[in-house]
Amino acid sequence: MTPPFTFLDHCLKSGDSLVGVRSTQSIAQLQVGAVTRSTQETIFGQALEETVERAIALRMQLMATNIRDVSDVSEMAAINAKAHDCLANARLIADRLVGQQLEASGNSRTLRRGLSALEIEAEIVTHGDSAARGRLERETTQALTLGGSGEKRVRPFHWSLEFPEVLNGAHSGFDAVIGNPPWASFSGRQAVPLEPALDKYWAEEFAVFSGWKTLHSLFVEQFARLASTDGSIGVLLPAPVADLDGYAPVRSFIRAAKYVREPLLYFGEEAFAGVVQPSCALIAVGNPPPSGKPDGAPFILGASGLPTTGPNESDFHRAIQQLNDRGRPPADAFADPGVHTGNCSKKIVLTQAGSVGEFAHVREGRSVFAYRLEAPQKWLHIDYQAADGEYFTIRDLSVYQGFPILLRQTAKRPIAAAHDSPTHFRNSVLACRGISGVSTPLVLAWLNSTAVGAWHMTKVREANQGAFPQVKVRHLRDLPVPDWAVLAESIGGQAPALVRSAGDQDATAIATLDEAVSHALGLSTAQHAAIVSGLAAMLGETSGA
DNA sequence: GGATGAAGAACTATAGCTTC
DNA sequence: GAAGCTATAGTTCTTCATCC
Repeated sequence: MTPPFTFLDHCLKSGDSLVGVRSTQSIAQLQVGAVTRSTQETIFGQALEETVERAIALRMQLMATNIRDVSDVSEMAAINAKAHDCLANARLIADRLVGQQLEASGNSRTLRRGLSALEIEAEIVTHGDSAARGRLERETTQALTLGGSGEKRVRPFHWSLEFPEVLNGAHSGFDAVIGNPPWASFSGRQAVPLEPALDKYWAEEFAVFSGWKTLHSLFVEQFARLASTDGSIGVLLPAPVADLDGYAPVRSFIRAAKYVREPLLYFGEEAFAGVVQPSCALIAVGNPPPSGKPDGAPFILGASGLPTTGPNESDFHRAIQQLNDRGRPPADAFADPGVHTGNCSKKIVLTQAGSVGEFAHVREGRSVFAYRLEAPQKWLHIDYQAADGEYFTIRDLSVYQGFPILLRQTAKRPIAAAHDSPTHFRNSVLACRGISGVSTPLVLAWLNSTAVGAWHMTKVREANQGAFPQVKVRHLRDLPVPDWAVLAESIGGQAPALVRSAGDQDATAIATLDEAVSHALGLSTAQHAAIVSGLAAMLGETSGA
């Protein structure tokens, strides 16, 4: 005979798990952040302490109950309801505390005033005044309704009241907290709207809400808070959490709270169907190491996702190591001066020149190919007058003409072409001022070289993701430079003709330029061959094609 | 041979933040 | 305040295969 289904109701809960009062002590003292109203034991505080103890006893009784038949399940449901109900007043007052905080929205004077009123109301409600309780419920509902719309009602989840037996006492906390939290950013292209009151609330309550503001960052901090001192956490996160600067507060927080197991498990871009963002697992256990202090340095990711390069793999890695030791280009060699269309893109970038106003050709990233620049396909309304609230940035033509080389921004590796017939370009194009004393064809050979491409794809994690791989200015400034004299000596005279042929997809010319750059970077013939096959593998191409 | 769908390749725009 | 830099649980376009 199949036994009755185990009673799990006391474990299953719902609510806004990132909004709530942190501890029963905070509720008893009406404490919000650093602001505390009740520093002495009040009737409300004493009553809360007693009801929490009663709830703990009931929930312990639940866990000790053996299920033999359906009547046991009914009895457990009654105990569970009793445990829940005895904390009803505490829950209401905790809800009101959160409401006060949302209403005050960072204004400490408003908050203090609200807490003074709540202190009185809490005492009256504790004495069993149903009218006062009704009044408090209405005020709370109103305070928790954001933006004046009933659809945006916050449902605080007070962990210490929902799991009193776990989160009260000297060694409180869960042994393990694991989860795949929702991933959402509150800024950037895929920004999810955020109510200003919640923005302020999370900024006050969470240390991690100071860098790149995301929902998943908040969960990392919440998981760490809910775990006991010896407890562990496991969180599925987007891989950029491991190394982007915006996530430094998250890394700093978790390193100070727990021992982070590195390398993090890396799952690449195919862990979830339909999700392009690469993912990883952050596992942190027990206490931080003795030297554990806030440190926002990148986490080490596990298998990088880079494919192996075959039998000449050691040549490949030695070559990359060698490129690490090369010099870097001048810091001002690269820039991102392109047209910022602001919020007027459809008005200032057109497929045809208009009949009224001044128009000029404008290039986009898609015009740039290795050694080849296509004629611009779009027109820029350069004397467009912005209306109220509109903005954009178009510089003087001379600024755009001052860059002899253009690079495609959306690409897995640097792709550069000479800026012939110079004109305006959008910020999907990056620009190079050239290198002092070096001819443009030699700089093009360097930027388009296999060695630079392989180095870039090895060093820049974003280069390996299918979702919006981008070459960034800081990446270009970090490229290893060849010995220009050696490069000039080997191909200097023929470079202009070779670059022209390379623009026509002449494989021999491309290979000649490529080998010369590797040589000038100090790579051996074997290392160059390894770089060629390695880059082909990383780009998913057939080696030697 | 045209319509439809699947798979793969190629690729942008803009808001927020930092620096000057 | 202007200029420069950076990030984005993706989107659009093209090609190829299959069906009718």
